[in-house]
Amino acid sequence: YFSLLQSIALGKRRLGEIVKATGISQPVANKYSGVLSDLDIIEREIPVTEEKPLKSKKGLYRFKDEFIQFWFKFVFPRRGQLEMGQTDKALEEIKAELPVYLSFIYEKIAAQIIRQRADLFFEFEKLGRWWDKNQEIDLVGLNRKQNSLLLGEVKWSRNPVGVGIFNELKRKAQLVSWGDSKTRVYYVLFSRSGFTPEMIKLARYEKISLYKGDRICLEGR
DNA sequence: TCTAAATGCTATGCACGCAA
DNA sequence: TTGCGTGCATAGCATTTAGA
Repeated sequence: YFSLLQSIALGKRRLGEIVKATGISQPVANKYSGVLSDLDIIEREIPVTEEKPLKSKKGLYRFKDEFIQFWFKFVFPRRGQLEMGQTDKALEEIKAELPVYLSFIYEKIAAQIIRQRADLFFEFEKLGRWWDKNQEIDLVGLNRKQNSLLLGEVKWSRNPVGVGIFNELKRKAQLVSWGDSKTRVYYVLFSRSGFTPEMIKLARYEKISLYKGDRICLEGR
């Protein structure tokens, strides 16, 4: 169980990758991941557009419990270091890796914010992420009855988000085979460091919702 | 020493994607 | 459309481990 959790913490999220990294057999890895899911320690994430989530081959395992994730990602690999009292060195290393870790946490927070403020968009049947082999979209919400789709990008960067990120999101949106020509599409951008003036101007024109940190700075309606 | 739980293996089946 | 490879889930059984 430890090696499985550690491999997920190191970014091995597909069952096949976990099997390769840990050396445990695939049925065992599957069984363990089921147990850990039942315990609410990890969860299997599926692209929101998947019609049959239980049968999906695109599932990715991730930690559900952030505290355990932090421990396996940062503390467990440095047990020796910490036991020898090299806490400053360990802290420096952890600080260096923290931005990548926080970007995942920020994605989760962004999803929570969107869920809480569904009144600004539509009632979500599903809200999560979407990905295929090479592309991913951080936030995807949908409602079949209302024929509505929400697409969002979440950026934990020191630089303000510019028009390029939005254009890239629009390009990836073409790859999400969901809805039809009448589908109402909502765009949302989350940024730690705000947005460029060009992006704010475009957001006003195209009715894109913008969030700086956890606060809305432009309502896209 | 016995028993139950945990762990690990093989075999098998299903669904999906892709190429012919 | 079909066949094949890949990824995943499950069943069933054997072995190991821990506790009484």
